[in-house]
Amino acid sequence: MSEWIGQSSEEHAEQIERIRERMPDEETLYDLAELFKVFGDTTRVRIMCALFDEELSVSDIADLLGMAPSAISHQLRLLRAARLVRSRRDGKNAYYALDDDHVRQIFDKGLSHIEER
Amino acid sequence: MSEWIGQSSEEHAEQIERIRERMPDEETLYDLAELFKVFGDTTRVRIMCALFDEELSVSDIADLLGMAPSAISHQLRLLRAARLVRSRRDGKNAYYALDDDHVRQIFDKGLSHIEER
DNA sequence: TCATCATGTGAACATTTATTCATATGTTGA
DNA sequence: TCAACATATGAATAAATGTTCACATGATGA
Repeated sequence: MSEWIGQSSEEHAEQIERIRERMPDEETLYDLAELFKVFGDTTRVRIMCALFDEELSVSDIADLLGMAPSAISHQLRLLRAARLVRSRRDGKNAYYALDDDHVRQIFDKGLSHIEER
Repeated sequence: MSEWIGQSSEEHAEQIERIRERMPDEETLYDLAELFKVFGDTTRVRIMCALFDEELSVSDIADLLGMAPSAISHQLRLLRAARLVRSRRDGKNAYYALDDDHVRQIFDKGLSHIEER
């Protein structure tokens, strides 16, 4: 049980208790981790980046990334489940686009971090 | 090769080429995915959340999360490698804190997304 | 110096996960 | 209806990853 300099054992226990109280509930933390897990894959990052400004079909994305359409489709399913992309069918093609602006915002913050220093 | 309504094959090829040109380089996309991978684990999310407002020792965090100090230490190493937390040694204890404000910003954007709807 | 406590680390194990392959579904034009 | 194409999906395989365990390292106070 570590203590701060000049902090009694009771004060420390109270500090820990305060932190415990202000932590979001487990479900929220789980959902948050699940969301970031979706961002944590190179293929999905590349897909989201391709969709940054315009909608694209599955085969467009597959060509762009040099990957099998099947692999892209699997990943798009995960992105859609996380509500990061939405899809629209037009004839034989399915067009995907970013679902809301959060993706772009999270991307920007992530870029700021890795570009720092 | 899918096409937009009213878009010729050449126009479509040019569109794809424009996207390819404005995509960040592979290294950046890889680093971005690696960064979000660190956010994509419940334990690490809980750790970052605990450190949101104040620094804590390894055993504080272990107590708070009800986990083995060893497990926490392993995860803190990943967080530090990603420059998301920094550490300070004080006697027997090692105190960890968020390294910069990006963590909080990315957290907030993630929360906005999952809380929507 | 030695015992004790806090933290760090390497190996092993179990679980998760991304891609591939084969195949199914759905759509168009003939 | 049938052939051709785009997309979706299930199973299998290989790779990545989180936790545990045992132990090492580092720091304190006696």
